[in-house]
Amino acid sequence: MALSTPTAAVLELMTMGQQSALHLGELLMAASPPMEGERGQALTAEILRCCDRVIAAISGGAAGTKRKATMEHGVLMPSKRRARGAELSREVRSGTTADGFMWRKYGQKDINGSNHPRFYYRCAYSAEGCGATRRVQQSHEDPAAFVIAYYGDHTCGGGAGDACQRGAPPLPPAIIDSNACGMVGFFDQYQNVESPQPLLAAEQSWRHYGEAPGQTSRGRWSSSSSSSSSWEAERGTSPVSEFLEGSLGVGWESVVNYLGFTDLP
DNA sequence: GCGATTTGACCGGT
DNA sequence: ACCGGTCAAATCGC
Repeated sequence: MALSTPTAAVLELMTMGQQSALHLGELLMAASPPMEGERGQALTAEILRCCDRVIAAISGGAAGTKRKATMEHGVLMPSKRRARGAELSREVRSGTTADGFMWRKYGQKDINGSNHPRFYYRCAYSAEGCGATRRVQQSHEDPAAFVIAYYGDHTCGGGAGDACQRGAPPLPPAIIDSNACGMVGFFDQYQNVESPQPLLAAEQSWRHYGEAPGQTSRGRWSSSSSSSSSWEAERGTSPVSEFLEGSLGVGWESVVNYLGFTDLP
């Protein structure tokens, strides 16, 4: 495999990484008991997502947008409204809403047939043109889990690093233990948490979702006891680094340095 | 005062 | 017409 440029090399390796992660996920599902298999799937999803982000950062990859055009200031602009079910780039089931990116909440709705409201976030750097959004909803089966759907890619990185993640390096996957209360051990491993209390940072990041909300008029929920900020960013060591080093022989640092993510720990 | 969040209203796809 | 997604004014917290 002759790769002419570092960019091509990283893209090629990331693509290989995605394929390997998919394969790994299949193997885990086949070889593990159901619960372990689910953890494996979540980990696989996280690896794929990280690979996607690296690829997007390298290729400057704005996701294809197929929003309806509208007039704005006399200029034809694509509609900000997303067609239902369109552009979903990834759906992740996680024990925390924090994923290392910085998001700003812009809406909340209760959804037909669901006991839990759905929250809408866009990248905190949307003003700089980043079109990434996500939709967060508590899992119906397991209220301790969040189903997070990502739309679009983060394009706010520019050349000098991923602005979405400034001060907020990738968070490891939060894996839900199916018996309701939460995190399982290897999450702590990534958090360097030795104490028995689980994942304070993650809990704090959930806080603004509030207590059990009461429904109000048309599609609304009463306000939660929100914290002053919805910036959702936490620190951690991504399993991707282990994946890169273990499976691909590529050091996370080298990828990070190449991409200019100089402020990662 | 400023920036973030909340939430009623609106838009547009199905 | 219904419903999910987004907008934007009001509100809140620092």
